[in-house]
Amino acid sequence: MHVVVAAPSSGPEAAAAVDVGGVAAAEAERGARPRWTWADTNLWYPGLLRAGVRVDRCHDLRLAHRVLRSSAWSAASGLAQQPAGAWDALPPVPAGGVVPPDDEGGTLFDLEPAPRAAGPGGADAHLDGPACRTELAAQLDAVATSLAPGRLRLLLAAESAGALAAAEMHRAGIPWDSVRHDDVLREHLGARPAPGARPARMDELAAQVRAALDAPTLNPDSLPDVLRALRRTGLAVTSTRSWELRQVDHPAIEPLLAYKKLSRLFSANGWAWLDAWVRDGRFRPEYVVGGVVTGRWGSSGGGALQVPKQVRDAVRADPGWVFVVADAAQLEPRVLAGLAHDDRMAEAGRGTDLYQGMVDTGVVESRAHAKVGMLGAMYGGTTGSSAAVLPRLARAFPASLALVEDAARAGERGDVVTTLLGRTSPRPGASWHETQVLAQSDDADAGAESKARAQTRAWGRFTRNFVVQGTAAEWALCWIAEVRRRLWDLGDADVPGEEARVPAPFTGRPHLVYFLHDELVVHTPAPLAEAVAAQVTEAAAASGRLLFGDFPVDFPVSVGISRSYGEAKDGG
DNA sequence: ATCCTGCGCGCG
DNA sequence: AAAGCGCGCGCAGGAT
Repeated sequence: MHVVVAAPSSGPEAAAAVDVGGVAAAEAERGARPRWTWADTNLWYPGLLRAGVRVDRCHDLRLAHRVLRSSAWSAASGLAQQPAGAWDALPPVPAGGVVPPDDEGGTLFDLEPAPRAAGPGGADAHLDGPACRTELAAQLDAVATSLAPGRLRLLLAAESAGALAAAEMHRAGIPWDSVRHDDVLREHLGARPAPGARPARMDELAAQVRAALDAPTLNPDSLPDVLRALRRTGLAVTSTRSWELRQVDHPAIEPLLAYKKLSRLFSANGWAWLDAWVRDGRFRPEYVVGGVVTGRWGSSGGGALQVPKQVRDAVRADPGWVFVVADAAQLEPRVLAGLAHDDRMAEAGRGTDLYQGMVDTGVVESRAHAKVGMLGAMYGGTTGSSAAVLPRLARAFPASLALVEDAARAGERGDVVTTLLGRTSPRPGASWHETQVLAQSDDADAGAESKARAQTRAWGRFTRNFVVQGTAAEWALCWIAEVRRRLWDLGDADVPGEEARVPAPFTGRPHLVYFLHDELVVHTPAPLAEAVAAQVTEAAAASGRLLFGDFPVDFPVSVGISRSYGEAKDGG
């Protein structure tokens, strides 16, 4: 059951003296299955991982607090009714935890929540054992008295499992080949320039742009500068967005687009990035669990969730190891089918390609139409070819389309919407309501009205998407939790003749190294790759059953195995 | 000097 | 084919 951890403070001393042996023993005890309950996973788990200890389950009070405070299903609970307090304002703890000053020190970590004096005026008194117990009791009550205890319990378990996985991925890091990355950069940009200078190839392109626009002092990095120069030569552009520039026929455009592309690579993932983020052959992203309103993860530092395709070839497995890259196929429309209990859409997704299934059943003429149409339905698109196929989709899949329409209407009224497991959208802010009121007053001009209308629709698009993206995030959390457990159960494998570069507790074991909304990457000893691929696939099906029970919607995954991430992803 | 905002683009 | 959702980041330029 819950083992409440006395978390005495968020200072370095908290992590210094973890009773590693006690935790390891409790984890190993047959049938014990402790659920470590702590204020913040990042406060405790990094220290345990550094000591080589993996835990199976936890309850992250901070994350659970956030969910339960805002869920419409637990709105009547004491937890939700009380004014904002210490748990609403916990300082962020970095993914690597807090580094202990040294090894000596007493045992601050107890299996029994020892009452601990926080010291006179201790700012972190709210984090001590008794406070954790009080908070846990309030959370369990909020769940038990909620409109759907089973679903909320699953959400909290999944969120906490995600926190464990995120800490583990940070610990393991993404294997990164700096030499290969440098090759990619030199391929595109030429030699590394001196500090502060631009690569020669970018300089050449800049010169071409200046010549073509007859603007010798043009700074290609300055948007106003570029826009002015383009308009001066008579081009009817309103911005410098690539897709708009591509419509235009002028000799300056090609070098300008090429410059922008290289500039992006150079500044976002160039040599400076490599120096800053890759150490000892690993990129260690900091994941922010629940960092997105919809429940998706965010990241901070290094742009972990935006690794461009260009440099993915630098992601290289250790010698004797490979990546298993798994991608959930058309996750969001499948989730929508499950949410809406839409038998016909589930039927279309019975194979491995839901969009192709829509073509095969005669709903739309091409896969591209199916895709753009569904994206439009889920995002609230109103123009172009997306809007053109919408009526056909509405006729074929009335249940799914009605679900997203209802979510949009709720948002337009200023109401909240809720995902399958209970995560609830935020309410629009005060200025949103002000604009609505203003537009309804007698002296409202046309401008105020159209502004209010645009804002109304925008919030409707947000809630429309929230139910789908948010439930997809829940599916993904369950998937991760399943994969994490199954990988551990696979055990380890000898990788002959190679020095272990994978840190404890994952030495010799397949482990997660990357997660991106509907895709995950496992780094595994090569001999276990096929077993990992099978588990990842089965875990996706298991996640579907956790969320949608007997409703027959499939969640196929495409799996690739390779030593290079880029190749595993598009090679197969 | 430092903070903030808008833009554009990378990812899903 | 080209606009609708969610993000993080770097840069330029204005505000402080």
